[in-house]
Parts: sequence; structure tokens; C-alpha cells
Amino acid sequence: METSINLEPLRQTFTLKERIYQVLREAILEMDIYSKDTDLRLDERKIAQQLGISRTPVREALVRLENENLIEIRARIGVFVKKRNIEEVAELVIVWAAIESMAARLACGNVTEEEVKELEMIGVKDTSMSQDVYSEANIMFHRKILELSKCKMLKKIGEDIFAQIEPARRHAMRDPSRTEQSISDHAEIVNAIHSNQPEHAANLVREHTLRLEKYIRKTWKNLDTENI
Amino acid sequence: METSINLEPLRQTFTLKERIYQVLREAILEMDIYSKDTDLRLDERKIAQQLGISRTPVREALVRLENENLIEIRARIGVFVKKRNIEEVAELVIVWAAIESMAARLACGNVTEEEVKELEMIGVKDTSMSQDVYSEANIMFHRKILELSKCKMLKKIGEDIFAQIEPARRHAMRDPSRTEQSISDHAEIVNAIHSNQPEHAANLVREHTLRLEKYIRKTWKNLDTENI
DNA sequence: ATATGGTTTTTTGTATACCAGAGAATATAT
DNA sequence: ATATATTCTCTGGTATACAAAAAACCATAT
Repeated sequence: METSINLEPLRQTFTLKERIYQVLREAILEMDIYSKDTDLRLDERKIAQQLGISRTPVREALVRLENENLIEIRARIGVFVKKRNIEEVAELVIVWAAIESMAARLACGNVTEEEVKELEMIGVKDTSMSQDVYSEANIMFHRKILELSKCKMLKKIGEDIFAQIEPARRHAMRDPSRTEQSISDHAEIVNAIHSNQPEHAANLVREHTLRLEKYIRKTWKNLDTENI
Repeated sequence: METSINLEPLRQTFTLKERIYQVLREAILEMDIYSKDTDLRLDERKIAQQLGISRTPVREALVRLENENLIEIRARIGVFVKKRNIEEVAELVIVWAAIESMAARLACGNVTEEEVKELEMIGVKDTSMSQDVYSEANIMFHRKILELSKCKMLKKIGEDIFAQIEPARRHAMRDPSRTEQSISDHAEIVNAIHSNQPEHAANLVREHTLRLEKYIRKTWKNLDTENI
């Protein structure tokens, strides 16, 4: 056999519906859906026109997004970005707590020294940084825990849940006083994982996330309470 | 104000894609996908023809099913029911354990006497019944726990995971010796919930489900190992 | 001015036609 | 007979046309 350059097959299901799905998903997650003057309507035809394609692949992307609970397709009325109410968001945070708690449990005794170091670097930064930077690091910390579980399904489903919570979380996490508490929580979690205490790590993560749930329930009033 | 007849709104989004989605989903879940001679292929055109409709709504239903990981759409090749491998199923069971464990935790101190009775009736039946009946009761038991959490999201996501596991579970749960163990587990779980011991209930449920994970990993060899 | 009834517009739902890639079947050359 | 090239068919992908329902609009009668 001859030697030849080794090229990865770069065709990754290059279908429009896939690309559109990703584009729309990101756009939706970046929207400030709880702002009064955000238009929650998505127009199939307009999107298709803007992208210079037909409605069909756009619709298929929308069906997928609806299945992920990010939008709502009302027959012959329109497509709308879904604005979840307090109960739904709080419940999603509970599910997230369940997932991530199990991830922390599995991470114990299953991580290398380097991995723990990485987790620590991400989660235990000083409080001097800006809210945005902190928020970003916070997300990364929780993502990292899902990853350290080495359980792909746990990670995938955790990320899905997270995507649904994110808009509300971003809106609710404006309170700087929460930052300190969060960082000391993170340090404890890192410790528990490092010293291989699955039960303890699981408990810490669960309570940490459930604290967010309580916080959201308390401070939700700031947000627009109208539903679609 | 005058009295007038009170009519419930009967509009139930009667769209084809919705109906087809449900029909196909049920059909897929009832398939014995691990049997050698089951045809895993789904033909858009054939389905549309059989249902007497066009391809469009069928495609949209398929996109949804793909998003739920029940099928795989390979561009220009075909649509196939997804046969998960041991790692994927085992991981899904782990996620399920996480979800249901949290559900049991929440159920504690949040259930009525009647609800506990119902749970007991379902989960702690005698071993004399047939495998099929037992299997059915087993599913119901776990569904009931999700329900008693009073957390709709936990229930919904739990059910979604369950749907993905179900085919493998049905195939793996042929061992009658597991039945007895299962029933005593159930009794303990009911007790823990009844006596309001959230920590204990959560642990029991988690370990009970993780035992299924271990069991599946051990006995998977019986199943077809080829993947798509 | 307001309520009512019909019409027009807007928006998604569904059907159909055509396209392009993948693979099987066939033909051809050696 | 085998290896290679070609064609043919099958399948999902995309575009477009039309149907149907909801909402907006408007005219008219009271």
C-alpha cells in the first residue's frame, strides 16, 4: 500500500436542515427573550428568504427546535420563541441538579490529577472579574463536571437542559452577592471530587444547584410574567 | 351576567405531523429491534403511501423522532430505527437513575397516604404473576415515582429516557431471578417514601436502577452486537 | 359609535415535482 | 474470469404550488 496523506472525511451530513437548525438554535439562545421589546415571533418565510433557501429545510429545523422546547409552533398562527414561566424554569433546574449531581458522583475516583486541576482553575477564580466573565466561567465549571463523569449521555442531556435554562439564568444571575457563595461552593466541590468522596460531592453539587432554584423562585418577579 | 352554556375548547392542534409522530413513535417502541429478522428500515414514501398522505408531514415526524434519538436519518441512504449499543444503553440507565432518584427525594414529605398506597399496590405484587404482567407493573412503579415527585419536567424527561431504554430493557429482563430482588427493593423504596426519608429513598432508587445498569452490562452478550 | 357579517390577508399545513448522492446492477475492457 | 467503468435505480433533500385556517380589515346596519 502506498503512503498518502490522510484526509478526514469532511462531509458531515451537509444538509441544510442541519445547518439551519444550528444557526437558529444559537440565535435563539442568545436572544434576550425576557426583554419587553424582543419580538418572539419567527417567520418561516422570512427566515427562508433571508437565508436564500426554501421553506422546507427551515420547517424541519423548526420542528426540531420545537421538540427541544425552545420554540412553539402554533398551527396556522405562527412560530414563537418559548418564554418559560417560573415553575418550568425552576423544575428544569431541579432536573439539572439531578443530572449534575450524578455526574459529580461518577467523576469521583475516575479523574486524573490534571483534570481536577483544570476544574479548579475554571471554578475557583477570584471575585474581581466582571460579571460576564464570571458567568462564563460558571457555565464552564458545570459543563466540566458533566464532562468528568465520562458519561456521554449524562453530558448530552445535561447540556440540553442547560440550554433551556440559560436565558432565565442569565437574566436572574445579576446579583453579585451570589458570586462569593458560588465560588466557595465550587472549591468544596473540587475538594470532594479530588479526595474521592462520591456521596459528599453529589450532595454538594445537588444543594448548590438547588440553591439556584430557590433563588430563581424568589427573584423571578423582576421578569416579565406574561406568558405566550 | 347571563347564564350561558359552558363549552370546553375542543381544539387539539389536529395536524398530521403530530398524529404521525405519535403513531410512528408507538410503533417503534413496540418493535423488537434486537431480533435478527426485524427490518430496521423506514421508508418515507412507503409510510406516506400506507397512511394515504404526502411525504411532507411524514418527514417532519421523522425529524422529530431523530431528534429524540429513536431513529437515524442518513441522507440519501435511508431512515433506520436506532439500535443502541451496550455503552449507550448503560449510560441512559445511569441518567434514568439520576432522574428517578431525585424524583423519589422530592416525593418524600410530599405525598398523601393514598398515593403511597397506590405505589405499594403497583410495586409490591406477588411473584406468581407472569413475566409480562410483572414487567408491566415494574414500568408502572417507576412511572409512579416520577409522578409523585410532582415535578412535571422530571416526569417528562424521565419518560423520554425510559422510551429509549425500553427496547433493551424488555430484551434484558428475561431473568426471573431478578424479579424477587426487584420486589423487595420496591418494598423498601415504598417504606422510605412513606416514612419521609428523602436521603434514604433517593439512595435506594439510585442503587436499584444502577443494579439494572450492571446487569445489562453483564448480560448484553445475548443481544445482537452489530451496530448500524 | 358600535356591533355584526363578510371579505381579504397572512401564515402555516400539505401535496407534488424535481434534484443529487449513494449503491447496486450491468456492461466493457483486459 | 476479473477488474474497472458506466448506467440505472432507490432514497432522502429541496423547491414550489396550492389548501386551509386564523386574524385583520372593512363595510354596513342599527
